[in-house]
Amino acid sequence: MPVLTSPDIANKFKERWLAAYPEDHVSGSESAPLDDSLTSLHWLQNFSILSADPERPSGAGLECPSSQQHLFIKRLAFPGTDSPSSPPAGDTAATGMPLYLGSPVTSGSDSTAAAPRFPCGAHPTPAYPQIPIQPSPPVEIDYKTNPKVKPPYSYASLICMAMQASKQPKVTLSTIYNWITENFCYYRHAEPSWQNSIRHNLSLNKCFKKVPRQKDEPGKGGFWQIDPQYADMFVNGIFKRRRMSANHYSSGSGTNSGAHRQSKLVQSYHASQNGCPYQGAGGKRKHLPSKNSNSKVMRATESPLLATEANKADVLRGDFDLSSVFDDVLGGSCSTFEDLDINTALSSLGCEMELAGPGRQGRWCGGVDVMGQSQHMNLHHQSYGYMDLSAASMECTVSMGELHVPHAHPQPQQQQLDPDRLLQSHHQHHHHHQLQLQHFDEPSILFPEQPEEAMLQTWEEIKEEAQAIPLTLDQGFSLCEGFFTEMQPWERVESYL
DNA sequence: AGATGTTTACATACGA
DNA sequence: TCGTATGTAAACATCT
Repeated sequence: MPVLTSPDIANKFKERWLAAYPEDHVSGSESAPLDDSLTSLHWLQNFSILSADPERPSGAGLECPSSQQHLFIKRLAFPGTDSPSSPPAGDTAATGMPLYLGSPVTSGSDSTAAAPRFPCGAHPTPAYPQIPIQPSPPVEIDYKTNPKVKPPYSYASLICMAMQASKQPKVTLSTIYNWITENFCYYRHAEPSWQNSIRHNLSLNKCFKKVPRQKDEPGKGGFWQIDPQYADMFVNGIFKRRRMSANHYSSGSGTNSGAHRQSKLVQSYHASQNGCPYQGAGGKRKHLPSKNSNSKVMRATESPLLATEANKADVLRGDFDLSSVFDDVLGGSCSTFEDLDINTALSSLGCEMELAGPGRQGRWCGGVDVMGQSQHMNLHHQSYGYMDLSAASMECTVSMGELHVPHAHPQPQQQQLDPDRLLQSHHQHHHHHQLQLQHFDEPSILFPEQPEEAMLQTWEEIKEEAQAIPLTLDQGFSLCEGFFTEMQPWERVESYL
């Protein structure tokens, strides 16, 4: 269901944009200002932030008979771009994929914040704030059915997705395996070495915590969960890079520098997330295994995405205050883009956000409709998202089809959460670096309403875990690629609209 | 035996 | 150039 599709909103945005940047009016054609490209915001009217529409018909149910619910997993690629990092010609990633003609609006999977929501297939002109033109329609990749394209998600992200999808606070390794193979065709056909990588990631990544199996619990291995201590990896839909010192984030929000910073961060993150360690010039390992060469399949979207993010970063570089543009567009409810982050993340999940009193820890939870059944997920229960919201008397609900932001009292948010450590610990083990991160004083404050017992499962619950209906990948994207990654202001704006 | 979990080593990409 | 993030491979231990 489209959200905020009213032309008035787009027009209002446009007006404010032009008010803030009248040069756009001058530089652009009078007859067609900011149009004929993504400089036009008309496409926003067709944009839906609820791409993970649970009601969406499963039009691509081609495989995975094990799952009644087809999970349409797709990302966008932009064939025809001349990005040096683009997939090589003839790349399987660019074949056999449905083309999305027309609207640059991403659909489906684009609940993921990391997804190339912004169709920046073309290289933008360096001068911001021109918005890159989309030269060719994006190609959506159905990772659920395309066995040749390696999903552009890190193993940590995959693990988190699987954990989230299981709706259980802890999952077994096999559950993770199953979820990945169910939702990513690539891994169904890939060499099993990826499982080794999964295990390696679980062991090495500090944000994953092993929960030993109880004595009376049959089965192999233990359970895994996201360590609540590292639940602060997610804040406002932003996965903050480790390299950014904490004070960079604790500073005020919505500043120009912040926009710039975030664009840089997105560059960095997506570069690492989507970078191709498998193929391409200089991308080959020296000790390539003599195994199936197919195991080195390029991630189809990584190169285009890489260029895309870089483009967006260019667009957003400079003194650029989207907040000023968007201020009041949404009724002044979201004064900062951090607000938008929250709501984007929430809206992409169809979440409700509950805010506690002043200075108290807020929490949010997601209601996800799966197979027509509303499954209310206390995400904080699963340690996936938490936020401190100091705004008093703020009541903000983002629902599937509409945005309610009554009584909003915009205040600078205290970003007490530092999601910077989600994926950072991978090789801490090797290098023994000190984290330059702000920490929670007490992990327990993450879940003040969460008794320790609540984190434990009964055996019955655990048995249900195996039968848990995985969330759609879209929803997984929302959590993992949305919460684990940064969204640029523009992305967030786009998502919001 | 196979699954699970840990650890080490090394590689690439990228940002500072 | 170095540090970081991530991926890959492999050896090894433990458990079922």
